Amino acid sequence: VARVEAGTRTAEGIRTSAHIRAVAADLFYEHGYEATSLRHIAKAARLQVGSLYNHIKGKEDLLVEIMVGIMDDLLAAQTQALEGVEDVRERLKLFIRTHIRFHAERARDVFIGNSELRSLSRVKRKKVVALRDEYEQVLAGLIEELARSQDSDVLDVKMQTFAVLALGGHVASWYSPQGPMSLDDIAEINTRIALRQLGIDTPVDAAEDAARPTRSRCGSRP
Amino acid sequence: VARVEAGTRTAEGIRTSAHIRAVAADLFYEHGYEATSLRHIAKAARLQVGSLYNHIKGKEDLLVEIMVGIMDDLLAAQTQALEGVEDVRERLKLFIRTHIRFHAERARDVFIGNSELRSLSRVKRKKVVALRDEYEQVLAGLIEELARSQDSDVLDVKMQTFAVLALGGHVASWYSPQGPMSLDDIAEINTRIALRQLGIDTPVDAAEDAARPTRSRCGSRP
Amino acid sequence: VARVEAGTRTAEGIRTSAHIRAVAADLFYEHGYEATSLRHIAKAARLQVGSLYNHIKGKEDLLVEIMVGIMDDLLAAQTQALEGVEDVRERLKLFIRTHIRFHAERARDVFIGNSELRSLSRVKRKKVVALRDEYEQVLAGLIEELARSQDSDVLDVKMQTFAVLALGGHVASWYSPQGPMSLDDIAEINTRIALRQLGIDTPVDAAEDAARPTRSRCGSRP
Amino acid sequence: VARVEAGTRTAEGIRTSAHIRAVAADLFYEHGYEATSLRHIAKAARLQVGSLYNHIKGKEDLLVEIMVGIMDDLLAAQTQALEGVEDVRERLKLFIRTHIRFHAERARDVFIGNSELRSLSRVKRKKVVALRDEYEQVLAGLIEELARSQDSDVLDVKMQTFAVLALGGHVASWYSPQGPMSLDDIAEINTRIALRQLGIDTPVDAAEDAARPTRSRCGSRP
DNA sequence: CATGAATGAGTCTTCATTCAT
DNA sequence: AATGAATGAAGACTCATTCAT
Repeated sequence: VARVEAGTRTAEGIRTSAHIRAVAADLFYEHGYEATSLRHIAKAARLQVGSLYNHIKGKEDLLVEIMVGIMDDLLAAQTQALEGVEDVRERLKLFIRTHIRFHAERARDVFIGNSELRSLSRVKRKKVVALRDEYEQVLAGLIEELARSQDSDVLDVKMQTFAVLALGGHVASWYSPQGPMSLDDIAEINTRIALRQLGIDTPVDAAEDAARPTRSRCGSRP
Repeated sequence: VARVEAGTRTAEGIRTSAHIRAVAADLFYEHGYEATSLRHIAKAARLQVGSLYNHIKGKEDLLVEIMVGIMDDLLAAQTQALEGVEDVRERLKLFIRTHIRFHAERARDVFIGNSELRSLSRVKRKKVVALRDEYEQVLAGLIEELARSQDSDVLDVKMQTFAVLALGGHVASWYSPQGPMSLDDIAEINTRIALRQLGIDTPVDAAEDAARPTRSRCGSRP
Repeated sequence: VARVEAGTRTAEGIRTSAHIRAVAADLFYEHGYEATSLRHIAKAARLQVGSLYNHIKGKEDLLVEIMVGIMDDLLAAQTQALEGVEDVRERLKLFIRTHIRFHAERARDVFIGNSELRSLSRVKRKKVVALRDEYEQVLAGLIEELARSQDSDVLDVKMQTFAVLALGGHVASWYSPQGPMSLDDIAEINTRIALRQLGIDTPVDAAEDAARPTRSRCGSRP
Repeated sequence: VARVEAGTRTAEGIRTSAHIRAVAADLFYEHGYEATSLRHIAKAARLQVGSLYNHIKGKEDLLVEIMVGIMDDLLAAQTQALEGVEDVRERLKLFIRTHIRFHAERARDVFIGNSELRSLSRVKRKKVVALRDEYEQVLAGLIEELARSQDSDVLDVKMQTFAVLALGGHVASWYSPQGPMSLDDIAEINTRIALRQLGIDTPVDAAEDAARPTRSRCGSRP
């Protein structure tokens, strides 16, 4: 029989590891990293505290893994969304829409990523921040390209890059699948809000009709 | 008989209390509420840990006082800013500008107010949230009024109220007095960004020239 | 004007000191010496903690004063009760009756005296114990005298001395002025119980009729 | 699925738990519950303070466990002692003798049980008091039965029940195995003292001769 | 892998006492 | 006398981590 090296290799083990990360993300989201103890996590994972250490290197490690996972997924989503599209305005629209959708769908993880950076030690924080910068550069590049194009009305590349990115976190902060507005509609409205900031006011596709109410239909804030 | 609660009465004592709150806000901002121990606070305030309790009821109390203080100041600033102005569009512009300026100038406190709500117990959180709702209602009222006015182009009252509010927190997240752009310019640009979202695109006053660069001059994110 | 020495001399001051002792005794009785903080005492006395030190030397001092006060009063009560009586059996009856009555009437103080001896430091404990021994010797002397008299039926002087003394603490532990049985009746019954132990079974005086029920009428235990 | 609470399962662990309880009982007896810190207990148990929490839920829990343990044992001892005996007077004698012996042999625990009830919170106190009431009812039932029987001379059921129970605590307060009188003799004398109170004066069994000295041979009070 | 147990540093809070005002 | 403030030690309890079984 092949000797199983230290670490998580068996199917069961991988499942347990993923379960721990999922449970930890829930708790980090709800109470914050500092306020969440390994005891909480262990109890939620139906394990003893000591057993956690068969799957993680430590508490901080858990946080890093969650954060890196988010950024990997987000970058992959954008790469896939923009694939094959050339026009800047179209690329921007797609990027923003993907950005909004991702932030709504993975609100929990996104929130952790935004709020718990400071809980990481210098070294580990750098690692995560690098991924975020990489993502930011993609958007900044698009806006810069837009600014250089004809008929554009960009005010400030960096500041507006920030503003668009912030919109994602903002939507994440109140979106709920149980809310009265569909994810599609939310994505469209907010994409349009973002594009407006950038001086682009294209009526957006099919969602047009649904996206014009004056009274709000978005979920209530928690 | 004047029933005097144990507390702070001497001039010296009042100064110490304020000092403790200031020092605590610094630490809460930098490391977060949970990660900040009373030891840290006491050391920063050049006091013994036990001495803190001559001025505060407990750690949570400190956080509440800071949060309530922010909202009190913010509400007061808006009341003063809008005083005597009647036109909706003008009121909106003033509100947003004040909102942005306040969030930039008191970034530290604003950040605490946004990120540490969850660290409060139910009862105390309610108290603070009530103040925030009150503030939100003022803006929502203005946007609603705008929506009802002629030539307006409001997409969704609630969602756009959120979006404007979020812009404040966003500016607060990167603004630095040492940054290359003046607070005035930042306020003007972002006010314009916010108004654009609402369908109002008035060239803004005197800051016009300064506010048109394409390359960013805002401070780098921390 | 005569210069007032350090310590409590003024009428107001003496009243405050007595008030503090009374309030402290209440709290020591209810929660125990260790569980009672000077903060509790100060609040109950409507004073600030620091102000207590104008009247007491410290927390332990408060306890000693209460304890010594009890023993002084108890010894004085017995001296007065036995004054002029010669017959041993009569003296015993009077002593026991006084013992019981005192323990019922001053149950609170008696309880403190019995239960908080261990809270005193060696030196102060000795001081209080000496007073208690003195009291015990009076009773032991009476029982010894009884043992030497004709027709007596004493089993063991020391042990029965203890037993009689214990009866006092015991009555103190449940007596309540609001209880259904009068203090007179309680004193008579328990005096008779005590005398019986010593082999003396004299029908006791006037209270005779009241003292013969089979169903209890004593107060319920707390 | 067997839901296993965190707790003690290994043989080693059970021994440690018992050791902690024993050590705690010693300290509670000597210094009182409030005056005994977990530091003391941990040091006496040769453990770190934190390690205690692998075996107890908290300090109060320790006290409750000790108290419940005593009452369980006492009730069991009486059940066994009275088993198969029918005559009231005989049952009373056995009950009282068992009561006295138990209180002498387990003086330490009994003292804790009597003096630290007030240190418990409402809920936990109720739990313990219920056990004590159950025990008291057994004795009260016997005395009541005695009162209804012929040639009996009971003065007051409730009061005399108390008096007998108090005798146990009293013996516990001075008994020492190193004292000059054997436990058997002490039990016999005090059983007789108690029975006398109830109007029963049977010369008691074999211990008769040993039990008739006039000068005390019991241990000195601490 | 899972677990119970141990560790030692850490948490917030309360304590009795002192002292300038 | 009274008070607000400071102090330093101690209180019970929780923490992340380690390790033998």
